[in-house]
Amino acid sequence: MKIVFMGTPDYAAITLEALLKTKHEIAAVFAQPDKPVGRKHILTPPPVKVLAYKHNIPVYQPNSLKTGESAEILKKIAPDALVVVAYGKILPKEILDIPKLGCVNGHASLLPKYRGSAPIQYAILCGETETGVTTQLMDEGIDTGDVLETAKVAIGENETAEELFGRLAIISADLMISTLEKLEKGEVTPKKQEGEPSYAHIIKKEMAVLDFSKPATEVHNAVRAYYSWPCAHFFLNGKRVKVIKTLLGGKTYAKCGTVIGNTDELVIACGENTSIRILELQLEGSKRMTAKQMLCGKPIDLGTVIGE
RNA sequence: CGCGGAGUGGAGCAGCUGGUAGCUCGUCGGGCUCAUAACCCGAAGGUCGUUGGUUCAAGUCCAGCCUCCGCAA
Repeated sequence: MKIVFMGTPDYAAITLEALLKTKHEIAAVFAQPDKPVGRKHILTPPPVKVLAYKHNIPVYQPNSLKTGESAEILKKIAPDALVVVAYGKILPKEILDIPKLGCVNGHASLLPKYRGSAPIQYAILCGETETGVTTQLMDEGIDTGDVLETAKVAIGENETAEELFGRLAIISADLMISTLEKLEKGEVTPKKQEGEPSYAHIIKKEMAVLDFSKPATEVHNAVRAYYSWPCAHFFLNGKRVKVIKTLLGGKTYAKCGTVIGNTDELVIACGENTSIRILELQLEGSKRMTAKQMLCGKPIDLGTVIGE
């Protein structure tokens, strides 16, 4: 069938790539406008656009879908379905109504949990041991549409958001293809979302500052959830120290934030008598390294309290 | 030309105001020990990113270039 794809980052590009291998016709692609990226502020096209270009698919990058222009374009194309994955823009009703079979969105959570823009990070942040992907028939709300199919995925104890992103992207792509096939044949019936909804609001950098007064589990979840962006961190002597990799440590009675291990690992006391083992980190201006390497060059005394 | 940090023995870092390099870890050898990843003694290993300049003399000052990284986006 004729499809218009909407998406922006790598996560979406994986679904697009999978779709390109099917018999469906990708008539057009919508992606966010190019953005200045990197130290030189070089205007960079999003991954979905790059992929579309490779396959000579027309790409549209409107700043807004609400001006009517995009609706005009879509009406001319007259797609059977719209596939939306991590696009980053809200589709107005005018557009939602265009495709015959509707607009199918791939969302990286088991809806209605973690509606919104950062479902993967929130699932980890909240210590979930299981999450998944959902295909839904979009309506005007944010991720409130009827569910078509779902796939569950277990979250590893030490898995980072980045790793989970990678896994879910593939699973999401497979699920989308399956859903489209069933939708085309009329083999799926949309179901209302069941359960208590929750929201995964956009992640902001300030959220990634570690709070060692919280239990180690929460600190560990934050480290995993915020990797690789914005990356959990704390400040030491006014310098930002990014925390890359941690493990839960043993029991301690030291005050929260106290350095209680400084040889092979940087061990810090957390709330409720727990501790966190920092295995890998990154200082401003240098590459990521193991805590051991860092401590060789920049020793931190036992008893130092982070955040003071 | 958005702001800033950095390139020094295998790794991570010192090296202030210029006179041929030091620390922690690692490696190798030896010792202690029932034993050890712990401790003690010793050893190896560096054209100090690159090019040019200033100087009697440069890791250390100046200029260009390459590479890496933080912020920002």
